[in-house]
Amino acid sequence: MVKVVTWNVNSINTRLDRVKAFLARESPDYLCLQELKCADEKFPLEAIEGTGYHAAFFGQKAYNGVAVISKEPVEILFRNFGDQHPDEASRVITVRTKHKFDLICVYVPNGQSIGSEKFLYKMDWLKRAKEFLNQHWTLSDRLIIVGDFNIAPDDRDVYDPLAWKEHIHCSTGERAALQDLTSFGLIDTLRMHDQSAGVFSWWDYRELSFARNKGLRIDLIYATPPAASLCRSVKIDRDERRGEKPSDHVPVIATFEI
DNA sequence: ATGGTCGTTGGACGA
Repeated sequence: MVKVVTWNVNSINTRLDRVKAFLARESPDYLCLQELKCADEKFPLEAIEGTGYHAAFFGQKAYNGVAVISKEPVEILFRNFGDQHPDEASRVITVRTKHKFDLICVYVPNGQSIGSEKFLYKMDWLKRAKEFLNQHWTLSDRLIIVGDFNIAPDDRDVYDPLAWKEHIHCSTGERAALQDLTSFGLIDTLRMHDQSAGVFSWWDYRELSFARNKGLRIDLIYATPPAASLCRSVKIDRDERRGEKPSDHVPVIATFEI
């Protein structure tokens, strides 16, 4: 069984002890991280390798940054979309695994508010992501794409859909863009196992959101049909939000019978 | 309704 995890850690260095504890506790095969918030030279590579894991990472100073931490070494296929686009934000790392599937770790732009300049950037970025997928894979490939999508796929993924109606992360335009991206042939693996509302992966640090379960499900694990058919479980590690200095996101853990 | 909390920074900005 192969265990694949996505977790927006909101600073790898601030969260290092939690990451190490998670590796020891869950023993994931692939731990995909977002919002490293550090330049590559400040990535805690020795600490990760000290646990017996390998790390492929693509960071930048202060913001963004993605990584794949793995038991077996991986081959980096692409950073961002592998093109020469003058986008300095480090948001995607794609790796080829020894388990014969490709794995994409994404940190989709937040978008700030509907219609803002950052929102337009988010929408354009999602369009480029679709082109990236179509350029390199087909739905018959074994492909897993995970990350912080900054979009709640539908109203079940929102604690108060009326309050969030047409707000950032939930708007019709963003959901259509996500639908367009996943129409490539990607399956939301959590929904293969659980149709319930109120299953969240992120809660605002403010307003006692976690205690009130005022959250969103924006951290997602998608798979093409050949990979999704091997998915046996998906769970959200809510306990990771407890204790001192948690991230505002918790890990989403999927197992595949590979 | 408003503001509130983090992390990276070294005053705001991003989320």
